[in-house]
Amino acid sequence: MRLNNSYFYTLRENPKDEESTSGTLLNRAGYIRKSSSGIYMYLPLGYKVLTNIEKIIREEMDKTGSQELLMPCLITEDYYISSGRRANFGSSMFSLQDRFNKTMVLGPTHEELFAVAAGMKIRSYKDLPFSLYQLQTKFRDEPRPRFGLIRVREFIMKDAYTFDKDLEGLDIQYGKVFQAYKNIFDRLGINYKIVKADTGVMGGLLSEEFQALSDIGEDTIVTCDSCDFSSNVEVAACVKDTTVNNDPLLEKELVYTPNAGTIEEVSSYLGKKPEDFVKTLIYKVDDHFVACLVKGIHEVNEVKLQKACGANEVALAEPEDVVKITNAKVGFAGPIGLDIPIYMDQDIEGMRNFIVGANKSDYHYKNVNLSDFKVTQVLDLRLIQHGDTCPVCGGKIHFRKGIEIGNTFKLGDKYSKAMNLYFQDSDHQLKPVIMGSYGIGLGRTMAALAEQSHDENGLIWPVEIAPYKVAIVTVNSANEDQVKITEQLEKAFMAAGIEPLIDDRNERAGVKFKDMDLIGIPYILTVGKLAGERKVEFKERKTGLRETLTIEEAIQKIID
RNA sequence: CGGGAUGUAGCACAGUUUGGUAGUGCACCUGGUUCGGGACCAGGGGGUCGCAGGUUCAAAUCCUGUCAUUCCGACCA
Repeated sequence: MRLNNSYFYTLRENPKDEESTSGTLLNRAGYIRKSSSGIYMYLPLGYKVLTNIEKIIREEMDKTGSQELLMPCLITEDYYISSGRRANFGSSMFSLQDRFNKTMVLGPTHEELFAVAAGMKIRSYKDLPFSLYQLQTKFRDEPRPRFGLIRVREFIMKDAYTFDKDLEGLDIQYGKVFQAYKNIFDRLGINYKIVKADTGVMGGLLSEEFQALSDIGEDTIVTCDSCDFSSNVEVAACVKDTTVNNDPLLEKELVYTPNAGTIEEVSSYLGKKPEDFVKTLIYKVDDHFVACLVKGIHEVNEVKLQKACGANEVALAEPEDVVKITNAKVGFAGPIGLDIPIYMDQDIEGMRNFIVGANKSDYHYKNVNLSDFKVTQVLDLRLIQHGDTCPVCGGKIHFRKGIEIGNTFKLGDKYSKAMNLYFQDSDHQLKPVIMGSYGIGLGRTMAALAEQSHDENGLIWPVEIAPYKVAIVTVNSANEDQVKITEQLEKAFMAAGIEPLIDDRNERAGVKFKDMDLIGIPYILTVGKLAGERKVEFKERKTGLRETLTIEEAIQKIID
């Protein structure tokens, strides 16, 4: 590939509408351009990287025995209505009418269609197991696209689906894909963690996420400093605080706390510490209200609450609702005399003589004890915190930020039942097919790599996915020796199956060096003033290491 | 969806407060000098100032609306 007379350009300044490092660098280096909010063009270099990532994914998926196919993007809404997910996706699904006024959607994910396709083949247990995958564009009308390729509205996903007759079969296929994912991300050179996660809208039995570690990650993942425990913060179990409090039980007492609605305000007003408080939060779960009690220093984990209630949707109640339920301003809710279900975090069980809101504006109760109110359920309800005890080994919990680049789900029979995907088992019974679903976001993966691998001069790609493994900078395209050696190098690399990027533009040397650094080609050969001696300069982008080599040495070094 | 910001040449921006000939840097074109880490000099081309109304003798500038982009929050397989 020669740059002279090619579609190649870089930007000298950062684009104003990109915030993240990866978004900025990928734009400046000419890999991608925004076409509209959350929608990107992949320019030639970007498309090369994307293709290289795809190649690795295909190789690893094919090894699991999965078969590639291609589904449409444009799908009739009916499938999502059948599965019950039309409502779940809501306005994040792009929707349009065809000429007969039938509603079509742009697929946000493809469980439904794959279930339909599977159903065309599956009759008996003898038709199972099998596995399918595709690389296809997905559409999600995100409320707030951001961070370049990381949260977008149109993106390419590798999605795979497995079909089995029972959970044992699912475990086997799940294990294969899981291993393939590890191979893929290892080969890509990404620094990642695998964490347990909430199944969310997907539903099912188990969800695990592949999280690329990055400060701009939108997910919080928890890890342990002494074992290999890792989890998405939303599902991390908390260890019950077993500290024994032997203070004598006191009688509850109403105290006047004017305008002190927050824990900080009340604690400074009463001269108490936040850990002496129990917070009462009113939540709306589906169509009714519940109260959640957690210690003053803790936060409610909404996923845990959702599971405890068996609810679809959980959100903090609106202030008007809180006023109606507690008969008090927001900030003075408490469990005493409240007649909605009360869910209490397990850590509160060890507390004595604590402080709660009085359900009366400007008042709290102090010296409250468990016997003063009734709870519906005591459970692990809080969000794990930095420094907490590891639920596995008792070590200390640390927080990190991650970009979700892959996700695996054991779906079970959720979609098969909804989409009427049954098979006849050897015992003559009709049973739902057991499904698994697995995704990798390609653009995200590319962006995560860019986030993890760059320096002040630009991108630094791992060899296997760089758009070109080697760049040849011909310093002066008018110099015969240099031109001759460039051609010789090109021929040698092509013969070895390595297409070099040749910068033969009529630019000053500095411009070419800067550009090659910016676009992150792993190895750069400079054909310049030593061309007469048949020598070139070799440079490794990652380390900055340079050495002068003969042409033969240079070729050998790159090919190896 | 709530709150804020921005929209002026291909890119990044100034000009808007206080209405009066459309500016700067980079990029681009011509000529010259230079030529291994984003060169220099001289000359030049390129803009319905996001869009639509309104006020005014006169609008990039003031008013109204609208669209787009973006940040914080809510939401998010």
